[in-house]
Amino acid sequence: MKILPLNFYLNKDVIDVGQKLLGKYLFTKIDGVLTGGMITETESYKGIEDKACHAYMGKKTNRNETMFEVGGVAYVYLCYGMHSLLNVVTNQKEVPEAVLIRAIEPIVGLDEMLKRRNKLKVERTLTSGPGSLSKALGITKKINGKSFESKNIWIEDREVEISEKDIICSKRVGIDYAEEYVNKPWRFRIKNSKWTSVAK
DNA sequence: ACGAAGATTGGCT
DNA sequence: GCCAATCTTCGTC
Repeated sequence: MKILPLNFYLNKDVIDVGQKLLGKYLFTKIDGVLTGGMITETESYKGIEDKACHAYMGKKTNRNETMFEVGGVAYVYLCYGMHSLLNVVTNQKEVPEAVLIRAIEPIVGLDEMLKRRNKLKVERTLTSGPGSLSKALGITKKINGKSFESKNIWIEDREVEISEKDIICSKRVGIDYAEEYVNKPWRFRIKNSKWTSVAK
């Protein structure tokens, strides 16, 4: 077990990072409580060229300025007024690329995650979907800008190998405004995992 | 200062 | 399947 090195996040290919994050373990320790699990679904947002990306055309705003930080920090923003969405910022400073974490397989802190989600049973919907997983892990905008080498949030490599044939690529959803970028196959999920959102 | 829209979710038909 | 919830953010007036 080891924490992902900073080098991992400096990768200049955000599509590659999106795939490599599958099988890694994401943890948070919020208010002293440890929760986490294995990443099963991600989406890559390819910076200034990607019409679905908040930083398309290099537009920097109050909300998205974290995307312009050096790789290895968390970009958390509020979506639809109620969901905190977690992204892993990648690449160099001023290159605004990020990977949205969309689902995990819940492993640690199940009781706390159930409590935060108001659920009684551990089932797929506990941590599948970006809004749901943030709620289960206690991720809020307070995490925005934090390093993935901090004591509140980090990612570990537990040497789970996901081979290329076990990665399903599909298009991203909820970005109908993104024109030709709507169809880019930049959503990645682990084949046969029951802990992802429903395949399309 | 105002208003429309959003990288979603869950409940109801 | 459809639609409301909910509020910050950003573009425009």
